[in-house]
Amino acid sequence: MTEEERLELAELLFPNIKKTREDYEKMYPERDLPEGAMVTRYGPSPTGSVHLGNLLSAFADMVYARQTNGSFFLRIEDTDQKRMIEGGIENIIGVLHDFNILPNEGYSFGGEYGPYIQSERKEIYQTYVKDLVKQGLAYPCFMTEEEIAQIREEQEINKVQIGIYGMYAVDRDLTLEEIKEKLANGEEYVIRLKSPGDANKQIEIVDLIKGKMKFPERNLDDVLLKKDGTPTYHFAHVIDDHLMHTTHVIRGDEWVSSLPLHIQLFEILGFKSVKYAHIAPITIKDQETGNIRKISKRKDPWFGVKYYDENGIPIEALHLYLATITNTNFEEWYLNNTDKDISEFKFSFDKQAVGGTSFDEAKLVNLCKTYFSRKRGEEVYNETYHWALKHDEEYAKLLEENKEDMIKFFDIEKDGPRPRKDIAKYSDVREEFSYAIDSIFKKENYSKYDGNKTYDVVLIKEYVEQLDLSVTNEEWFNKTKEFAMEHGFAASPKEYKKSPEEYKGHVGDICEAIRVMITGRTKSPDLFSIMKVLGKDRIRDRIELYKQYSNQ
RNA sequence: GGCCUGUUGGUGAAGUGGCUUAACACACUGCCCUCUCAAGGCAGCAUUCACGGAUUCGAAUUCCGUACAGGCUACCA
Repeated sequence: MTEEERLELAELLFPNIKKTREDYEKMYPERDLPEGAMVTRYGPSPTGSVHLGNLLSAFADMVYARQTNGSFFLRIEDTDQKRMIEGGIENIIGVLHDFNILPNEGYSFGGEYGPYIQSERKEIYQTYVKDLVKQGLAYPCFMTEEEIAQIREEQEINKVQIGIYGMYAVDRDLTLEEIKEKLANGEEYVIRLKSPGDANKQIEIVDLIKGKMKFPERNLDDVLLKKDGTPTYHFAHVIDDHLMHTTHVIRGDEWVSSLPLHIQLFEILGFKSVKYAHIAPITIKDQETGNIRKISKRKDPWFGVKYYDENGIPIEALHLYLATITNTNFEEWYLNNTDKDISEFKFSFDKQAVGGTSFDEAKLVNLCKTYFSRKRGEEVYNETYHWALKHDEEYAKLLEENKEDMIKFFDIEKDGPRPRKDIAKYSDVREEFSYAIDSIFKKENYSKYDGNKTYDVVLIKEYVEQLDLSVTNEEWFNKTKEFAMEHGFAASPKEYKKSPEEYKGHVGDICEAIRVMITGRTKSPDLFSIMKVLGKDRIRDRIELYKQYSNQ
C-alpha cells in the first residue's frame, strides 16, 4: 500500500477522529515532580470483587509513590464490557477507602491526567491507532473467530507457534480495494498490530523485582482495537501509562509473559518505556495435596477482603502484613522500631520476594497482637467501639456505657517495655475482657473456665475486708503475702514446695481464688490492676455471685 | 505442546562465589523469671539449600539436564 492509500484507509476507518497524537501530547504534559519521584497506578477492572492480591499491589503502589513524593492514581480499566459487574467500580473505591489505601489522584479522586476510566478514552486510543494505520504499522483484520480457531488447530497439528503472524496473518497485505469491498459488505474487523518482531531474536527485559529475563521477540500481530472499537488491555496500558506519565508499573506477575508485547508497543509508538515491577502471587500450601496453589476465596476466606472487616482485623495490622510481604526485611525493622510508623520504612524493589509468597495466617495473627500491644487503652477503646458499632451493636452500647472503665482495663500492663499481647482482633475483645462489664458478667462465666475446683468464699471475703486499693502493686502483694501466712498459707510457691505438708497452700492459691471470683477464669492480666478498676463494692458483688454459683 | 518464572527447616523467609559450622521472625519444645496468663530472657529445632551432573582451589549462590509448582499461550484483564 502506498502512503496515500494508507492515509485514505485511516480516514476510512476513523472518519470521526480529528485530533492528532500531538494534540494529546500537549494535553498531557510532563509532570512537575521532584527527581526520583515515582508515579504509580492501580488499574483494576470492575469484573469481580477485590481480593488480598489486588490489595497487595495497590499497597505497593501507594507506598512507593508516597516515599518518593510522587503520585499514586487509580485508573478504572473497564475495556471488557462483557465481564463488567454491577457496582464493580463503587466496590473498588469502597474497598480502597475501607482499607485506607488511598490514591491521591484518579477516578473519583480528581487529577489533571483524566479521564481515569478507559471507557471514556476511546477517542484517545483511536487517535493513536489511526496514526499507526497511517504509518502502515497496524491494519484491519477481518478474520472470523472460526477462521482463527481453524488456524490454531492447524498450528497445533503442525507443532508450530500458535497465533496470528507471518503467513497466518492473511489480512496483513490486503489491498485498499479489498478492504473497501469488505467494509462495504459490512464485515466486522479488529485492528491488529503489524508486528515487526522476529521470534528468532532474543530480547532481554529487566524487571525491578524479578531481574533480567530473556524472551524471544514478539512476532504476533496482536489485536489493538477490538471490533467494538475498544482497546485491548495491552494497547490501553501503553497509551494510558504514557499519557499519564506513569514511571513504575507494579502489577501481578501474570503479566510478565506479555512484557515483550508491551515493550514492543512502547517502541513502535515512540514512547519512553515505563519501569516494570511484577509481584509474585500470594499462594498457599494445600493441606490435602501439599502442593502450592493459588489462593481461592472459597477455600481460603482470608483471601477475600470481607474477612478482615468481619473478623475485626485492624486495617493497620493488615498494612503491617502487606508490608512484610512487600519487603522481606520489613518485619525485622518493625520489631526493632517499636515507636515508628510504616511510613518511615524505606521500601525497595530488591527486597521483594521473587518467587510466590505464601500466606502465613499465624504471622498475621502475631502481627495483629503486636499492633494491639503498641496501642494505648484509649485507642483500643475507640477502634473496638467503631468496629462493634457495625458488627456487635449490643456490645458497642455496653462499651459506651462503660467507657472510662474500659479504657482503664485496656491500659493494664501497657506501661513498660513488655506490653501484653493478648488481643489479635476486635472480635476478641468481648471475650477477652468478659470480666470488665457487670451486665455481661454472669454466673455462667464461672463454668466456662476450669469450673471444677471450688474456692473458699469465706476466706476471700475476709481478705477483701482488709484490702487497701490505694497502695502500690508491690505493697499490695506484700500485704497479700502477710494475709496468706496469717491463714496458714506459704508466702511463696518455693516455700510451699519445700514443705507442702506445713501449709494449706501458697499465696498463688489465694490469688487464684480471687482471680476466679472476680474474672471468672484462672488466667488474667494483673490482678491488682483489675481490682483497682473494679473497686471494693463490685469485688464484693462478684464474690457474692460466686457464692451463689458454688452453693456455699 | 510452546514460552516465561520459581523450588532454602513445621511456616514466612535472609542469602547475588569464600565473612554461612545457613540470619531473622512465626510456630513448637524445654528451662528461667513469676500470684495466673501474656510479655521477656536462655536453650533446642535444616551438617544442609528439589534432584542429577558440570565449572571452580572453593557453590545455596554460575551453567546444563530432570522433576515438581505457578503464570501466559483470547477481539479477558
